[in-house]
Parts: sequence; structure tokens; C-alpha cells
Amino acid sequence: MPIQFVKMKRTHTCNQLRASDIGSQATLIGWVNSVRDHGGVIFVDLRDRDGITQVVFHPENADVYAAAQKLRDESVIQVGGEVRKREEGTVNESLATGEVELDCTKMTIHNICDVLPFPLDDDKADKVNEDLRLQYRYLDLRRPRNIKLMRMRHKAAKAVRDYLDSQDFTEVETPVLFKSTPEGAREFLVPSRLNPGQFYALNQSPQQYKQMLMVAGIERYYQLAKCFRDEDLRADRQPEFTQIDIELSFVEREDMYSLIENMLKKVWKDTLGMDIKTPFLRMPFREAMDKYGVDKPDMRFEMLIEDFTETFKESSFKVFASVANSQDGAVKAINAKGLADITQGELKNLEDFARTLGAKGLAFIKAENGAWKSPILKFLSQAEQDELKKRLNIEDGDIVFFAASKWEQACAILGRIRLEAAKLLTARGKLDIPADDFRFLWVVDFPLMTYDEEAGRYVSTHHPFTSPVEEDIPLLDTNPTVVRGQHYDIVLNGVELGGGSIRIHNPALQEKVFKDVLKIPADVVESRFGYMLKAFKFGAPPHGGIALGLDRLVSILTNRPSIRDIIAFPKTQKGQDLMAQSPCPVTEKQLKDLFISVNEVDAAAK
RNA sequence: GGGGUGGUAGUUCAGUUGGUUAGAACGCCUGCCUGUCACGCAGGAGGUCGCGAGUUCGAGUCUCGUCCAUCCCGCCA
Repeated sequence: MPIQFVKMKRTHTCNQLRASDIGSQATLIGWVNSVRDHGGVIFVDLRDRDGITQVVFHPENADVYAAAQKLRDESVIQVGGEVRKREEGTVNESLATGEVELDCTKMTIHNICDVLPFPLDDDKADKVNEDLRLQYRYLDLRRPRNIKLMRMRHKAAKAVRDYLDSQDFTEVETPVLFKSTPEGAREFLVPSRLNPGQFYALNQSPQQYKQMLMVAGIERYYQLAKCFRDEDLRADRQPEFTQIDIELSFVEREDMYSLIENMLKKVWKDTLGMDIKTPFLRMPFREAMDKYGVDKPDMRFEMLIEDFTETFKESSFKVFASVANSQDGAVKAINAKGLADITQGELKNLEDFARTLGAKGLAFIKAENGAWKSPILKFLSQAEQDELKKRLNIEDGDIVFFAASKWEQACAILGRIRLEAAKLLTARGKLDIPADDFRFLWVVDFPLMTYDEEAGRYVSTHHPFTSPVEEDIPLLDTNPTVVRGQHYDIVLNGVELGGGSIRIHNPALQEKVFKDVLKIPADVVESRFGYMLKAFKFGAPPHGGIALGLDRLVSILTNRPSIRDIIAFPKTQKGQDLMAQSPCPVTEKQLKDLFISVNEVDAAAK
């Protein structure tokens, strides 16, 4: 039974009392951060979301003193008393309130906390198994560090809203229950009770609705939109996530760049107080792949990939020469500066990594003690070695990795090696990436289409609503893969923050993309996109938009490795909420009402 | 669907070549302590070694399977 001595109102937060308050009465409420019982005097560090204040219990105040002996960490108490000056030598410099303490004469115990399932100190709690922390997410979240993350997320979202509001945007909510669009990501299906045998799909993004809002004449739309994808999870992927979803009419790419740059400028200013530089760097997709091996380059360190396809065309090293002379073949290399001390194990890991990406092996040259060491060195002519040395700036202590393969694969392999090498160098203290180093980048000039060998047809690089660059439109008929899309990705520190495009607003062009280029059967086009094509015939304005992942944005902003850290109630890699325990089986009646039968495999899982 | 890592006390971990009663720190409980702030001191409780098979005289340790978590590949128009 909680004891209650007297009714009183909170007068201060736990981060407010200062020397100037000495002698006045105050009432604080919060959680017991720690109890130090000295037998004749008890100290309680009282914590709320703002800070900590020391509360003292003396035996003279018999009631509260006796009650204080029963307190356990994380209990919730309300305490009243006089603000006292701390004696000389007992001031706590590490607390903002460290000059004073509250001499407790009145107390209400709102809740005595059970023994905690895991420690809540940040340094200890960070090591606790995440599944346990997710079971008790409300406790994990209660840690000051995590509360701060939630508040940072709020600040970021508010900055986005404030900025877009200042630019005359209207926030419009679009349906979460949408229709199934099987060509995209895997969807969550929702059975319709009123339409037996039919299903909604949770929206993967408000893409089609926001384009309809443009046709509707909203002109400037945004939404912090919950989106759902039933794909496998990663550290930066959750089944439900939040997008900053934006769409405007009468825009061109340049307008979009400056809009987003200014928006992010405000986000960084309002959250971290930082001024980020605009305009952001821009890089064509092809260059990103060539130099960084990915379409989302991490610009915080150099280590660029160099192309040696020409160098090895005439080489006597047949492995490289044959690739260099093949269709689409490329020989590329990267210098991991200072990583010649790589261990056998680390080298093997890199090699395995390369293999998973389709490489046959991972050729390398180590420069150590004034000499080059490499299994392939004997095949390389002096001229080839000179060329490598010059263009890769090979010095003692370096290690160079090679990839010889199809262009895209060679880029991808070294792109991964580049990132892994950076991790190894960072661990060795040879590469220092400050936490507040933010490198924004626009990646542009993506091909509108890529050819899917497996499917034997063209597929949209982004999505089928992306507009081709005007002068490339004639090429749609002859060579779709060289058509450039009016698409842009925004990349931050090697993470794709978001992407968007100028859309097609011409119904004839949209229909052509669906039917002639993507070869979607006419009846399918009609059933999936018929309403869009029709809408475009009724005064569709030119428009474009973008979507940025809010979760990813905040995780980078706060330097957290996983977006689970900045989502209040995240799901595990199997998509479960360990606290509420969802998903879970439902009753026979529920299923019956929905005309659904569950097969035996699922029933066994119950 | 595939690969890696991990699972031992409430928590974080240690546990030798397979060998007696599975340890430490923190937490918890009891007692002492009037100035601490990671308070201190003394004592105590607490374990189906994720689960299931197998090998063995004997398994925390070896083998196989399985479950859970996590990282990655595939996937994410």
C-alpha cells in the first residue's frame, strides 16, 4: 500500500533547483535513481526526464525516514521539504542541481518498484540482451539516454513540420488500407469482412495517393506517413516505419533539391544546433558506382576505387586480361591505406565477403617493409606495377584489393571491401570518423530502367511513375536502359535517406511505360493503375516528390547503430513485439467472420 | 531461403583436455553504519548451463537437430 502523507503539487522538475532556491519550499516527483542508506541518514537521487536532485531523509522526520528505508530503485515518489545548501565538500559537481538538496519532510510513495529484470544504468543496460530489453521496453525506454532519443525524434519531426508549414505545405492523411500492388515489396494483407475473400494491403508508401492529391490541386502535400513492408528485417529496416512523404506540383528537380536541403538544414539546426552546408554535393549514379562501388556512397572517408580495365587489356596475367577484354568486364582496385597489418582471419573474412557477392577470390597486394607481397605479383609486369603504384598511391603499409568481373559486380565487391576496410582501420585507430561528421549527397542520373536477366524484361529502377529526362524519351522504344530517369536519391553517411523523382503526368507516356516498356499486360494495367491513367486525363499538373525515412534520419542524427533505438516500440527480426506479444493466434470465430481458414502448420505453431 | 555470431544465477560474464559440490562482479535478502553521490562493512539466498536427442563410465564442454536474439546475403517496384 502506497503511503500518502499529504497532498502537494510538483513545484519544480528535478533539474531546476539551484543555490538561489536555498531556504524555499519545493515539491519534486520522480523515480528513485538510487538509494544510499547510511543508517542515520538516507540519500535518494530523484530523477525525472529533466534531471536528478538529491533528496535527504533525516531520522528526526520519523515517518518519511521509515518509509524511505523501504524504497527500491525506480520507485515513484513525491517529496516535499526545504531546499538546503549542501555542506562544503559535499557538493556534487557533476549534477546541475549539485549545490543543493531537498530535505524531505513530506512524502507520497506512488509506487514501490519490483526488483528490476535488468540494470538501467546506460553503460550496463546497453550490454543487456536486446530481447529482454524489448520485453520490458517501457523500462529500457525509461533510461535517460533513451528518453532523450525519443525527444530528439520529436524535435526532428517538429522541425520537418515547421519547415514545410513555413513553405505552405498541407499535411494530408492518406489511407493505410490500400490495395494490393504485387509488383512492389511484399505486403501485409488485411482481410475484408464486408467483402468476403477480398483483401486490403497496408500501404508500402502513399505514392499513388499523393499523386492523386496533385491531380486534386493540393499543390504542396506532406505527411509523416506510417508505411508497411513485409520484407526481412535489418538493423535499418522495420516492418512498419515512418516516411517524410512530400509531393509538389509545378516543380523541377532543382526546386526539390533546395527544398530538401533547407528542410534538413532546419532539422540539424533545431536538433543538434548544427549548421550543415548547402547545397549538397551531387554525383551521377555511374560515378558513385565507379568510385565508391555503391549507389549510396559514404563520403566521410576517401579510399576510392580505381579502374584498371585498360591497363590489363594486354596483360600477361590472363585472369585480368580476359575480364578486361570481355563484354562489360572491368578490373578495379582499391587501396586500403595502412591496412597491410591485416590478420589472416580478417583477410579470410573479406575474401568470404567477396565470394558471397559473386567474386571467385580476392586478389591483393601488400606493401610491407619496402617490398610488395602478393600471390599475383609474379604475373604483373613492371609497367603494370608502376601504373598501380602511381594511381593508387601505394606506399609501405598499404594493401590493395582487386576485383575483376562484370562492371557492376566488380564495383559492388570493392564497394563492400571499402566499407569493411574502413571498419578495420577504424578499429585500429587509423581512421577517425567523428560522430558529428555528416556528409550529404544527392545521387542523380539513375537509369530509368534496368534489364532483369532472370525475368527477361525491363524493370523500373525506382518505380514506374518516374519521368524520363525529356530528351531521352525517344530512346524508350530503342534502348530503354540508357534513358535517364528524373530520379534522385538523398544519401547521408552511406545510408540512403530517401529518394524521389519528377513523375510522369502525361497519361499517354505513363501508359506507354506500363505497356510497351515494362510489358505489363493491358488488363493488369487497367486493374492496378486504371484509375491513375484516367486521373491523368483530367488536368494532371506536372509534379514530383520525395520520401525520406524518418527513422533512419534520426538514427544517424543521434548516432545510433539501429533504428530500433529510435522507435518507441520496435519489432524483432522476426517481426514480433516481445512486450505486447504480437503477432498472436486469433479465435476460430474471428477467422470464421473473415472467411479465413488456417492450415495445420500454423495451427501446430499454437 | 542461405551464411556468421551469441544463449551458463535477476543482469553481464568466466568456466582449462569431457572428470569432485558450476564461479566472479553487479543486483537481491538480512544485519550494521549520520554526509553519501557506483556509499561502505559483515553475512546469506539464488542455476533444468535455451530446448531435445546422441556419443561416453561421465557432457556446461563433443555431435546432430531445434528454438530465440542479432549481423549480413537474397529480398526491400
